[in-house]
Amino acid sequence: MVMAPIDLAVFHDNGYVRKQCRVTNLWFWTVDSERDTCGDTSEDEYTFIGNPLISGFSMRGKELKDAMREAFLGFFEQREHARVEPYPILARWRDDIHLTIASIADFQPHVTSGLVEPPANPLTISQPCIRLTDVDAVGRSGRHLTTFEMMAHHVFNRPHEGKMYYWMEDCVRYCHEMLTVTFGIDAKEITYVENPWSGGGNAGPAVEVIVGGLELATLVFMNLEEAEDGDVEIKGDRYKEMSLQIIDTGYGLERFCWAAAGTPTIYEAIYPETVAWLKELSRFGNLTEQWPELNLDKILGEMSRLNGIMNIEVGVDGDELTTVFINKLSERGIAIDREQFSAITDPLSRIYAIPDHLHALCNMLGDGLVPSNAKAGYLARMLARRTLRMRDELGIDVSLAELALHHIQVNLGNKTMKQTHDGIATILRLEEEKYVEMLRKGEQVIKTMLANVDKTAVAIDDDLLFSLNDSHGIAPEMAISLAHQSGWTAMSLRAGFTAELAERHARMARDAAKAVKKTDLISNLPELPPTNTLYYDDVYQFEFDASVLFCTAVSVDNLPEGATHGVVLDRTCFYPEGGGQEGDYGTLSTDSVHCRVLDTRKVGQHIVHIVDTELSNGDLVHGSLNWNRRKQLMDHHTSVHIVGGSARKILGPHIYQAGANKAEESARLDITHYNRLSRQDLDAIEKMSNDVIVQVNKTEKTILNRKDADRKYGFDLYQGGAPKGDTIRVLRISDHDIQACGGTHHDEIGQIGSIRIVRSTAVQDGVERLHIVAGQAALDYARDQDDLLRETGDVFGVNIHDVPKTAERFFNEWKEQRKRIEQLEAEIVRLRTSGSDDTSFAKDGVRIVIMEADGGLKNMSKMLKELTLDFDNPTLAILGSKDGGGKLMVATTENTIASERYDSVKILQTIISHIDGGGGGRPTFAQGGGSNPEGLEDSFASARTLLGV
RNA sequence: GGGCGCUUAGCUCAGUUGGAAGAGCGUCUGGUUUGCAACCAGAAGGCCGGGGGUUCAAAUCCCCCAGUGUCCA
Repeated sequence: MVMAPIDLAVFHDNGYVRKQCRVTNLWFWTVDSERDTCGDTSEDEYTFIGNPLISGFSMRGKELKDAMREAFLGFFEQREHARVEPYPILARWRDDIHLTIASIADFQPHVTSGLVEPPANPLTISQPCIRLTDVDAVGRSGRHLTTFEMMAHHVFNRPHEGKMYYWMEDCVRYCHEMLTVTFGIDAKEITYVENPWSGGGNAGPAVEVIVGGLELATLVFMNLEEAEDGDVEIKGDRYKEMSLQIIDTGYGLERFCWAAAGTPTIYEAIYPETVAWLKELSRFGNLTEQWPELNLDKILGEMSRLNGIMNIEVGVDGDELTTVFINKLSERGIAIDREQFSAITDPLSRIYAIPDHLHALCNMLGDGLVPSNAKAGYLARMLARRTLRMRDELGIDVSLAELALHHIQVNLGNKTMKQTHDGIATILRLEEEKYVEMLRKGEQVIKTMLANVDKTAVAIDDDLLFSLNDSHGIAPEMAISLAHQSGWTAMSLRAGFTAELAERHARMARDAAKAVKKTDLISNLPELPPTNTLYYDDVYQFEFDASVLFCTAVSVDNLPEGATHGVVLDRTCFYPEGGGQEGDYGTLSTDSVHCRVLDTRKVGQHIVHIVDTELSNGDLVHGSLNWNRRKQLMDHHTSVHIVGGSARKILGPHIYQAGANKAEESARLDITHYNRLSRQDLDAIEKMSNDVIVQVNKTEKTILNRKDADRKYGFDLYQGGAPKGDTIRVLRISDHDIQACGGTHHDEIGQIGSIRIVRSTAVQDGVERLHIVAGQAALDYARDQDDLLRETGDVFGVNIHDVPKTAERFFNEWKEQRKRIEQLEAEIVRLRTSGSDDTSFAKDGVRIVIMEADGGLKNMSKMLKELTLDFDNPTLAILGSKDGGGKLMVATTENTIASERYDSVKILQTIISHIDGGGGGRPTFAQGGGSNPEGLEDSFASARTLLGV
């Protein structure tokens, strides 16, 4: 079956009729009986450019956004929707996306699945979002943004439980009332297009709200979920009705602002100050002075209207688009050539894109993100580098930090951010330094790559361009421009190359997607009640009795040595590996069987003890924990929380846990930070952590409903990753650190004893790994260090305090002596080759030296230098050594009668057979080795015969 | 998480098919010069990131490790 028509009373009441679009074939509702297109097609121009459709909003920029947002939220508040504060732009509560891409993302996956109650119902929100998929179109299309606010009203209905708030009818009614009454939009300008929506495993009917040729909102009625046996088919996938019925709306705040402002592009409506400033800085106004015949205002106005019908999306061929654009302009009586067109649109698109990128960047950094070369941090770096590149292309001499601070002042003035403005500036200064360094290196790489390429070459090899982009961060256009600077002035970029590069990346991503599928530890687990977890009731309990519910042989990878079976009990105090804390070890015993627990892991709601002996269902077992290990793991886990809190207090609000591991010997904590940590930093963190141990007596452990946890503590709770259930365990160490954590922790912090931060390493750019030891492990670590130092002192025969000094002295002496030995060896060579004895012959003006030497090829080549580098004494030298199977070297003095007369390689190959070897080299210098050192004399003899001496 | 690159003198970097470790800047010495990011001559300065392997021979080829960069998810 296909989706039923959306036939609502609200349409009929307002005089709407249902028609089919002759361009897109989609069904739509309109009050205009003449209309035969749905409004969002390649034939519907924007009608609001210079002619605002929304009245009463004469302001621009931030003020306009604030007023528009307030009007929207106020409208729904008056209609029983609770206003919900926006969520962070970094989707820390999710492990599938880095950034908040839609208002509904706030409530995925657990509210939309029905597991967790929404914060309010129905609710209204204006959620800042970032989407980077269209980043290339930003600035060029007049409407694309990487960052925007999605205004929404959401409803989570549970019809089977009698909780039905409202559905399509009321939803559309609210929408229509708001558009026509609150915003005063003429109903003739509004069309409602039926276009089913699907994504992320869900689907449902949906209505696109088109106003003046621009899609202002989408109303999605999510009531289907993907199912093999579903009876609804959408875009090839089968769906069935779900128990939750969700209204997911999205109203583009910035688009409302644009429709109210009627400016040529959306950027002028929301970022007027920055656009004006950048135009001034880049002297955009002077641009067209060279073409006085062009009426810039007229052209830009006409282009804006055209933008509405131009398919400016990522991946569309730019050259082709330009051609279409120029033709359309010409149809409208505007004559402009290709050169003029790009001279205007290229800088303009950058001026438009920069404030958008700055907005996204400031929001990301403001939320505590640290730029990096991987993961979410890379997204910030990419935006920073795009901004810097566009700034450079515009010839603007203002630092990124200054641009950002200006942007914050104008557009984000009263926004509360986690990160300080100083912090943002510091991070961006570092980013700009790295960008400059990348460019400098890139220039070097290009010079080296093109060293053998003629200066008149017109193109760079595709392979080189790919490599420059992928390995060195130099985009193709930048590579060309750098090549120009370095003297290859004729270079240009082949048309379509950028598209090919993108296609190549897409292909690589597809290949990578066919990736690994993890095999479950146990796949045949029957229906069993969840394991009762004793370790939360009393973390110090280490003995318990339980009965075996299930036992099966296990044979996956990464099992501990000797593991044979997995055992599920009805209850246990064994903690399963999770949250970075390793699983517990210990024993399970019956009267007859005693088996070792080699590891503990979690499978769904069940805790699996990995053991070395089979147990039977129904066996009563006595479990006993390896308490020393558990105590050490707890020391480490609680310490990681303490250290994380210290790092945040000392280094700044951007410190976020990027990963952690707590083993028996040591623990690791990965934190986000924009710089390498010094030993002073580590010492300060270590000291504060130990102070906390002394000052804080008890930890506080609470179990909260997810909804309450979010509200009480915010999303910094989820440092350890996105939790899965609806209840959250919160570990609070005074006000030092508060986190959701399922691990086992001390009740009394003093149990830890002491914490040492051993060192820090870089996991990736922007992430530092702290290596931590605590409790007994800290003592063991100290003792190991002492031992190392003592052993080293014993080797030198000095007191340990003198070890560094002594080691330095020995190292220096070793270098000096090595130097001295080389000098002496050279001296020996000089002495041996200066006299005339039975090794040296003169033949027709050439000195011939045939001599046995010591050492290997390295040493012999030094002797050869002494022998053959004097042009006044043309020499043929043949050296041999019994070292390592026998070596032979032959050389002549270059550019003399010696080199003319004798070919070193031929001589070598003639005589080397006596030592059973081979070799080669150049005519003036040949070397080789063999496996029969005793044949060396025969080699020399054959050389003498060959040369006649 | 995946792909690709880099690591050579104090610094910035070359080093071609495996065959005698280089340049520029800086340092030092001498000369020249009344001052300069000046000029001339000379010198010192290298476990070619670490460890294994292939080879007569490895900075160079292969594997592992460490550090570092970059693109993509």
